[in-house]
Amino acid sequence: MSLKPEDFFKNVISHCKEYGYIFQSSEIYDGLSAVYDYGQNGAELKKNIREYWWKAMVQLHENIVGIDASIFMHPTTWKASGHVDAFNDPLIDNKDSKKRYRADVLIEDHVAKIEDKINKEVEKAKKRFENFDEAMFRSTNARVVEYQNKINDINTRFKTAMNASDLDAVKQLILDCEIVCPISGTRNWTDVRQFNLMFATQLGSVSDESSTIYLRPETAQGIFVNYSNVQKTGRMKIPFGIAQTGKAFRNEIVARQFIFRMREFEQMEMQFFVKPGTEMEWYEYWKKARLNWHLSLGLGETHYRYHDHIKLAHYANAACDIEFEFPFGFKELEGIHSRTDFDLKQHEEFSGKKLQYFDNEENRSYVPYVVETSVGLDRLFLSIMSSAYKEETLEGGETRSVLSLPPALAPIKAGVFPLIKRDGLPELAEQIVNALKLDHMVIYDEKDAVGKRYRRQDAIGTPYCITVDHQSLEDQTVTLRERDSMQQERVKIADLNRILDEKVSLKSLLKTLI
RNA sequence: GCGGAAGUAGCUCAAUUGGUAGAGCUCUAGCCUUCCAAGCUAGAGGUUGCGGGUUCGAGACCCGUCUUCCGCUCCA
Repeated sequence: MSLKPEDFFKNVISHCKEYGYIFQSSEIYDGLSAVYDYGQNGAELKKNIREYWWKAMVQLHENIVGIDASIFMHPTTWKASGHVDAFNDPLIDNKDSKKRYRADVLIEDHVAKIEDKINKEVEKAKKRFENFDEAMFRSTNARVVEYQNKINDINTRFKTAMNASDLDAVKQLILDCEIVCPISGTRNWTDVRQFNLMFATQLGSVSDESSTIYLRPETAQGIFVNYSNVQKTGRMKIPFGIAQTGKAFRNEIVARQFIFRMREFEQMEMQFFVKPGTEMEWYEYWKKARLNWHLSLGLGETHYRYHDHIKLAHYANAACDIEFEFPFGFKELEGIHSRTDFDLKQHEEFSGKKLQYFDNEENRSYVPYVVETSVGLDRLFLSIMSSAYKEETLEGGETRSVLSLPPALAPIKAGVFPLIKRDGLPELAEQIVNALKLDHMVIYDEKDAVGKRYRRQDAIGTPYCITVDHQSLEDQTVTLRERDSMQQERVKIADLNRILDEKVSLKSLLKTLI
């Protein structure tokens, strides 16, 4: 394939639209930025991916159960989780350089510069005096004390302003500090604006402060708030997991790269509750288990890599991503985080309810630690789509576009064709469709030459085509044509259901995990 | 959100630089056809992204707006 990566990616996007996988949302109204709809084939593929994940998690693990929590949650949830604070970035633009900055980062950088000055004073003094008492110097040197007071003052003002959501005060602070834009060097700033990454809406008909609720920015909290319910009613014993798939919403500043970063997206998450102190074992276990799951799709081992986080989020004591090589480079596909007891402890504090586990072996209660696996369903969809899509050049110079989807995930498992549209062949083909459709997604097609019908199925990733010819009427056999190799074999009609079961059912994929 | 580029049929693209919006593929109906995008006939599909303006006349020029792509910025 001699295409440049960005051209290849464009072709993937076009293919998704042309064959009913993904449409832009509200396209007839010019679309909505970074929101997409799944079409007739996309919905099937997405559903199959979700089902494979769910079965691999819930059905294959006795100690993992699934739930389906609401998108709306009590507003305090997001205070406890840290999202109200962490997701509220105050932003400011420099009118000359047209660059945008986070106001808090500008102020932090400014504070860091003053700290540098202090450190320089300390270094100088160190060289000058023997028996240097650093603590004493820091608390008595006039210049250092002045700097330190300045820092304290800035930090206090910033904290007060942020707690009061007083954005004008934040701007005033930036002006008072005489902070300049690193690019333009000017102090020509816009007002500070809050950019909340959570979507807010009103619950009930009266809109006041207390009725503001958010669309969840992650699904994990739905699991944490139900921890006790599930643990008790499900008689779950640690270690155990709670799995969930569902939509989450983030008002991204820039959302791009097709369905890679959308404002509305679907997560598939599993929170695994473990005894404190054992979390690193389980973290390593799930790192391996999740990579294995991805590898089972057969997209190629070299497309995946781990990326361990060095800078950890406020809630984690270990974190890594499983990255996938998209047409635009290696990007996060799944996150595996050791979230400690941060979330449950926060919810204990904010709700006043105990979220603990009584360990019979140890005869004590504790707040469990959590190891999270969180994968983006849409990203998974894109990873599968972009590695399945191929433009092949066949012998004779003609090209065919084919989606080499993992057979078990393909929207349509088999196309059933009469070789020609008469002599009773359509009737027999219809009978075959009716016999197969209880177990498998199959379609019937009699339009155009059979070769063309094969190519149509190739383009949407149908792994098998079944063709009824005149011989079929005599000996009840048909040809079975495989998508990737284009090889055909003659099989008995009576064996079709079993063959499809072996080759295209989710069971065939799940078997590889055990 | 900033800067740059683009937007014409489902797809890929034309339209003499301001003068009748067209082709191929796809799609639909029919004919023909014994296994890899064959052929024939007929048909459908468009307020040229949207809204203004200039002009006798705008797909083309100007302004605004929406969307997409590229680069910044952002991505707990």
